[in-house]
Amino acid sequence: MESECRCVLSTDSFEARSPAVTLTGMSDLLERLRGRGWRLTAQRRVVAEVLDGDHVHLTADEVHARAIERLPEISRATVYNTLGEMVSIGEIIEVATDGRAKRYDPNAHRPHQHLVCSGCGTIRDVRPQGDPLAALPPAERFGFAVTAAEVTYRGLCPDCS
Amino acid sequence: MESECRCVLSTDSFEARSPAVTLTGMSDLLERLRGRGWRLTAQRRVVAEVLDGDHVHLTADEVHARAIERLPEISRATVYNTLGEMVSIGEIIEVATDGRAKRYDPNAHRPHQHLVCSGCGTIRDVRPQGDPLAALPPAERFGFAVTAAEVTYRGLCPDCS
DNA sequence: TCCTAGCCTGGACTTTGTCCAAGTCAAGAA
DNA sequence: TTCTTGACTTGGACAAAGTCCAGGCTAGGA
Ligand SMILES: [Mn+2]
Ligand SMILES: [Mn+2]
Ligand SMILES: [Zn+2]
Ligand SMILES: [Zn+2]
Repeated sequence: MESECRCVLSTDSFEARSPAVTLTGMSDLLERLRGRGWRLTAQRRVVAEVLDGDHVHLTADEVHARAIERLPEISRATVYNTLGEMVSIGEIIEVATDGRAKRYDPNAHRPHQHLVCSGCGTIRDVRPQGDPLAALPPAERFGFAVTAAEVTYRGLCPDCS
Repeated sequence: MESECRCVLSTDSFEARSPAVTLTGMSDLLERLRGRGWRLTAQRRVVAEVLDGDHVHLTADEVHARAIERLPEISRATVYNTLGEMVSIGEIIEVATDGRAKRYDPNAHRPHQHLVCSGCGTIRDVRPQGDPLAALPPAERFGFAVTAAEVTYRGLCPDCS
């Protein structure tokens, strides 16, 4: 269920030497976090790097475990703080597909839903057709001002079938 | 954070008074639990009674608090055990609309989705039109055998607007 | 009525998350 | 470059939600 990120990501090579450099494997999430007035600490950088990618939905403790491999002294509290801040500025989203730990998703800029394997828990980002809100008729809205719909699709992935 | 639901919501004229008997105030959930080979204890009866009704979505601790009013010595462990058993036989369902405690819903026999107030947390049962699964095209299924879709609609209830 | 498998209980324990006082440091100012 | 300072980080205490267990209790059949 877990896949190992083997990117080398040597911070040694002096980051923003020039705008033209654009190093390989540079974190997209980290890029988005620049220029927001954020104090860039080693801890925040590592959390952003660990959480980068597609179909990534890690728990706080998974983020912490991976962060420790790069920065052994990073604390659990800092991971929670950093994730919470990134959520509040809208650069990552929280996903709660089960009753367990919340998961954190760097794919915050393209609205999407989730497809979860009932066997192994793998989560994929999916984009259903149409507006999910349209399926809820006014008579079923109980006077609410409905503004969003979250959909969790469930089934078995190819490996678990 | 929790607010009391003051909506009147007369369920009165809805549910077919058809099958003749329909006893007074007898718990419908409790009725369903009879004849399943269940040992009927005072604790289980109280949990079933507390959890009965429409648009009911209580946490385990809320169930425990209400059960204690009728049976002061009932333990938290028994409430968890009983809820877990009722879930496993399909007489109630678990609902996880936020990252907090799971909620328990006696409306297990009519498939439905949930409409949650972002202000006060009130949860209503709703029935969207059409099959939510139909909105997910094959190209977005990643080879999964998709069997279910859970939808959480969010917005502000009349009281919170 | 008696027996006993299954149920109930209090408390220990785990997981997930929050909060705090004290120490540390990134980044602008000089 | 060095200084300053408010923001960030840390370890640990604490809290909420849920699980597990040994021992006592009891519903319901014999
Ligand atoms: Mn996602
Ligand atoms: Mn419901
Ligand atoms: Zn799977
Ligand atoms: Zn409300």
